[in-house]
Amino acid sequence: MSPAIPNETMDDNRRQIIDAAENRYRNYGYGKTTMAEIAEDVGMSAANLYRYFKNKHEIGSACAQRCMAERIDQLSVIVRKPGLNAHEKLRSYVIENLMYNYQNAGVDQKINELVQIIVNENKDVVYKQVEKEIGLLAEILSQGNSSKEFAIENVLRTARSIQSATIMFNVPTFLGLYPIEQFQEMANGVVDLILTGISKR
Amino acid sequence: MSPAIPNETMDDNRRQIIDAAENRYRNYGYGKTTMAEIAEDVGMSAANLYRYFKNKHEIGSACAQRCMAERIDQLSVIVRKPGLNAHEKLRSYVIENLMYNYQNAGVDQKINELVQIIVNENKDVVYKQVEKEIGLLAEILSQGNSSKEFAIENVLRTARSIQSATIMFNVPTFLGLYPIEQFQEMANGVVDLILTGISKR
DNA sequence: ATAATGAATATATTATTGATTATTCACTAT
DNA sequence: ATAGTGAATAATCAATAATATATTCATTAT
Repeated sequence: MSPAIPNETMDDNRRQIIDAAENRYRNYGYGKTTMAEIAEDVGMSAANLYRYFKNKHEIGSACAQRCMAERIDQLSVIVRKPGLNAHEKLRSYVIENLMYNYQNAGVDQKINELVQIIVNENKDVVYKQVEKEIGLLAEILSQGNSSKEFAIENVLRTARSIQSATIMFNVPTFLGLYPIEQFQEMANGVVDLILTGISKR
Repeated sequence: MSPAIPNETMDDNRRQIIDAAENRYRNYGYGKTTMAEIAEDVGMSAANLYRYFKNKHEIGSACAQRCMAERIDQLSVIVRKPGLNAHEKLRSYVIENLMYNYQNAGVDQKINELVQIIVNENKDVVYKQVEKEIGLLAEILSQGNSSKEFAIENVLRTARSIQSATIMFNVPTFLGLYPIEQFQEMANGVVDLILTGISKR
């Protein structure tokens, strides 16, 4: 039987493969990257890649998931940045997200293509990412409750709603529709709305 | 020279053509519908269609725009429905929109394909539709201001923000991601958020 | 003039083929 | 046993040929 816990070499090789793949994807895109090329970059035969990944798609998937995880890390920096109150953090979070996606949509579109492809065949990847984003939003909301800025009863439900309400600034699909300035205005408008609501007080 | 105001026959023929086209689109999709088929359905030659529309794309565009206009009409029924207060109207508006799009995304996907195609080459169609939706939302907000339910300073800006915040329930792209019940929950959550906000009062 | 057409041409779609690439497998080295 | 390979096969992609469709135009009918 195979070992319950894969050994270090296994993990290291997998990482190397993802590194090589990501580098290729960035330069030539997912579709134009061959197994043989990845194998050569990492110094093994194409056949041997299959000892580490089930197929080409799994390499792309691993790469996409790692990129998405890195993005969560970037966002969590905002969430934990000292000297910002919860209002500011929420705005920062949404705007930063927008800027990141706008950048990526233009400059670094090759990785976007990858994420798009992976996501289309594997919804679970989206679900996981969304859950993590909701987790970060929930952190901000909890902080706001602690500091008495907010008075939120159901933090998780509210975090989910905010995630839904800001989806437009989170998804590359829309980002071609308007110039960035307009998106910033829209994002700020939505944040204002979330913070204050519309009912008379 | 051609008459400044096209005569009745012109308009009637155009309408008939759009009718025939829509029927074909619904059954076979935009791509599989030929000019010859539309022409036959309406009892004329393919060549003659060009007296009424510049090209195939223009027929599709006219059809898509008519469908979108019909949808605005449906939504405006809610906005003007008596016996609902502004809170209820806003919720109704968002949920109705969601249900309509969910239906369409599944059942009647052929027309969606059409809208998608048209929209891809002509962003103006989207802009116009969005402006109309914002107009309806602004109506609801104004009613809420009159009835003292809301206290909104900038109605138009707020309407724009609500439009952005509810885009997820408005765009077929997302609607495959979750079952309808979950979307309803999400939509209600977002409406709650918009109505009450999160800042302590 | 205006409405309409059939036939001619330009454009786009689909089917076919050949070439490339992914994946498997029998086998070798450690 | 585990890591690896080259060669065989299966799946996919890209180029081309064949077909179908969109569009134009010269001409006819009203």
